[in-house]
Amino acid sequence: MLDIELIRENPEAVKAGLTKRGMQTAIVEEAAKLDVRRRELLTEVETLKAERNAVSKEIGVMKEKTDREKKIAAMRSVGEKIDALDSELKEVDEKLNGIMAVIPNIPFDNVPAGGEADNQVVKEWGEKPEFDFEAKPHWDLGPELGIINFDQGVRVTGSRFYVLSGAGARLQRALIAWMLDLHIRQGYTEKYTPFIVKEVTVFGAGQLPKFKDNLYKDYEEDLYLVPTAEVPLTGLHMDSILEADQLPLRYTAYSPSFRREKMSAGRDVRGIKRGHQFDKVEMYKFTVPEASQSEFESMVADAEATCQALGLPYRLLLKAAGDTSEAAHISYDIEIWAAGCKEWLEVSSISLVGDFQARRAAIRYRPKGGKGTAFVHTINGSGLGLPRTLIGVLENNQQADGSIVIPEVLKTWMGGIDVIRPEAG
RNA sequence: GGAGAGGUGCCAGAGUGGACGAAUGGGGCGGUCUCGAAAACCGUUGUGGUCUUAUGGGCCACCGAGGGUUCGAAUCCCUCCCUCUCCGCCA
Repeated sequence: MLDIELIRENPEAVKAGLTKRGMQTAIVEEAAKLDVRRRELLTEVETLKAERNAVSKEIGVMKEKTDREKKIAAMRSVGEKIDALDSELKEVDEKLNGIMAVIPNIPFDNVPAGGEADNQVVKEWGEKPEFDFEAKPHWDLGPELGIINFDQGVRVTGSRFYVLSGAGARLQRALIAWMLDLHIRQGYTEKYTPFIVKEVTVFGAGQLPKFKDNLYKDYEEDLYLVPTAEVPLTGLHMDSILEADQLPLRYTAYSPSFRREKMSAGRDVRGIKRGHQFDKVEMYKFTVPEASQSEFESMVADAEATCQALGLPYRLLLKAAGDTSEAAHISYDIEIWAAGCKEWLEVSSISLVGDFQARRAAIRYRPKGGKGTAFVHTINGSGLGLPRTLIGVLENNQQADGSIVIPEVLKTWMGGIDVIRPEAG
């Protein structure tokens, strides 16, 4: 959520941000109008309330009956006016909040304008593996090794579900454990959070209202399955005021992510690249505004280090405004090269959110030496999405006989397995 | 799931219709005292909104959440949420 004052004082900047994302700007005017109306109503209704408060106090100490009755009658009609204005105010408030909830964050100046096609590759790391045989995609490798079973996923649940088996399941678990340990060494505190959350929690992270159709919801309890650990992590400090010396808070969390993927029906249906349920290790930071840029950069480096340690060739993309998430000022994507399906796969998206989520979720802090409170800045990034990382590991480390060499860093968790062979499944 | 108790400021805890944004104690902050500290004493100490010729002030709102009654609600009524204790049941 943007600061309404920004719309009041610099609507052009807000419009420019929307334009950069390829959006219409009419809602800015609408918000500005509602804001003016809101304050008119406030002034009016608060004057009446002040009057009522003052007279009610008098009534409390009055002895004379007739006067007293007169004042009570007068206040009764003031009360009616207040009720009418209050309900109009409520309407205006709701409209304004509705609009404010869909105005995205303003992209930084260095974010390229445009959509997905305008994303800029800013860095490439590692060599794409060369094979002297035809590299197989994971949807062939997995079933052949007996470590990915698509049929069973469909049998149990439906399309876009799969089952990992034996060394495959273990490999994913190894990746999760290793990544968490890595992030702990990088200075993050591990969190285990609920995977089912309240609506306000989803709203706070900025996933609602926009992604309503992409979320799984328990209508009986009014709860949502998390689409990413970013949601519960943002929620950890909802409605609270942190002390400046507590910051920065750096968290890492493993969680499954549940997405209905209604918006990408028919896309990426093959393999495990895009499922309704996938695991992820997330990084998240709460910082003071002055530190958010450097904390953002170090998070990008932390995510890159994960790919590097696994020996996965990757490229770093600066996302264009239209492809940057609503909540973010700026985002980088990390895409790893998958040698079998021969494509770049997004395994991480790191976003500097500024105070956008903090304002929605009411996460504040007391600036040192300063007065009052201010909103914290938040930064989030995947410490890699699991299925796609798994794809990279499988496809890039395959050998002519169809076996997979386990990356060195994961061996501790693989119980002595250093090569996955068909019989290991 | 059943029965009961309760949710008030940073914490503890009072307040059952009017002078209560809220007693009292603790903590924090500032000060006096001191070579310094402790103790003691004095002062101060919430958040948000809005208005304002404004480094200050006015007003409004907030005592779990949302409604209602009333001239007036922390206080009365309704609904919901949460916590604790006991019983039952299932991981």
